[in-house]
Amino acid sequence: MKKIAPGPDPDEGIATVSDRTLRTLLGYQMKRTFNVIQSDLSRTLKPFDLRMLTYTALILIVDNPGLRQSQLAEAMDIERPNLVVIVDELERRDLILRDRVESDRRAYALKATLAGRRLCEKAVAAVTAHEKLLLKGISPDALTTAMKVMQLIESNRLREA
Amino acid sequence: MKKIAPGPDPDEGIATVSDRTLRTLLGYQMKRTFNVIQSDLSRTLKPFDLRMLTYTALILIVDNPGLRQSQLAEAMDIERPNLVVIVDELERRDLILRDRVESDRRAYALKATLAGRRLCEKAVAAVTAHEKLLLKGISPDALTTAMKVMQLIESNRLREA
DNA sequence: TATTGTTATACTCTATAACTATA
DNA sequence: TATAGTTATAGAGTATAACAATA
Repeated sequence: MKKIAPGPDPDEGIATVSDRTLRTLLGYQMKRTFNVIQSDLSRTLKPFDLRMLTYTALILIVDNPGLRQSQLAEAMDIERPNLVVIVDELERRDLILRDRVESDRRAYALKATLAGRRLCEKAVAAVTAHEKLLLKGISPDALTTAMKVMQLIESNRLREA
Repeated sequence: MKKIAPGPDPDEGIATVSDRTLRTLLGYQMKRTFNVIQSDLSRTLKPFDLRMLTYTALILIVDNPGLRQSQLAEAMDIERPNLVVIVDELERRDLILRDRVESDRRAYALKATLAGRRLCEKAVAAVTAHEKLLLKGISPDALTTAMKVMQLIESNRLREA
């Protein structure tokens, strides 16, 4: 139980987050934890001039050559218009290319350049090392369970009302 | 393994998110899951004219009468300036009050009004019902483990570099 | 008609510095 | 001098409508 508020007498009573609050605020702990991961990631990626979104996009393009923008947007769970600036930035820095698809000239096949693959490897190594610290004291089993829980929540996503 | 990209021949090969990607992208699954919870929450709270932040603030004030703004900001893991508009909105709608603290006239003691407590109960009921759907198929043990993992990650937060 | 990528735009959330009034 | 709350502001992330080119 987390103590967050002093009672009427600052030196005495301490109010707490109620059990009710903890039970109902599924998003509460999740957001706090995500903030920790996000801010750690931002700091780790700063030397590479990457943010969480550009880092994620770069990894997915490196690992899935030929990916189209609409597929990448879906994989990253963001809207297509918001992906454009991310791909723009990676392309401007010559980390990826937009190749026209011959069979469908509306689409682009995204591919990482050699520079993109190299930066990706370095960034992944740095992030992996950092995450080891964040995951200290957590058993592999517990982590696996947590990942499964998150995947289940995602698969329970409600179809648009 | 998640299929996200068609190979050279759309009808044939399917690329996948590599094991490497899944291992290194701790934030990847977390963000997707958080998006699901967040967007479900937004939809659920719309009838009450609440957002995740105003909802969280309201619950914490209802459950911790006398809370000060700086404590609330810390509990919500947001900066003080960003809390001001949230508290403003709740106060404008007469869901909470800013009571001056006699012993420290710089601070406010936040308290929910009757209307605030009533709206809170209704919103919590709606959210709880929705979350039951999101958590379908997840055992209580697994959920507990997932929550513990998140708390451990949070406690491993690195001090500012 | 429908889809891919794009532009424009608006809204929310976040982060920082500087101010005021109290301590 | 330090702290609680505030203002102003800038930067990210997100969501929607509408467009051109192509299917």
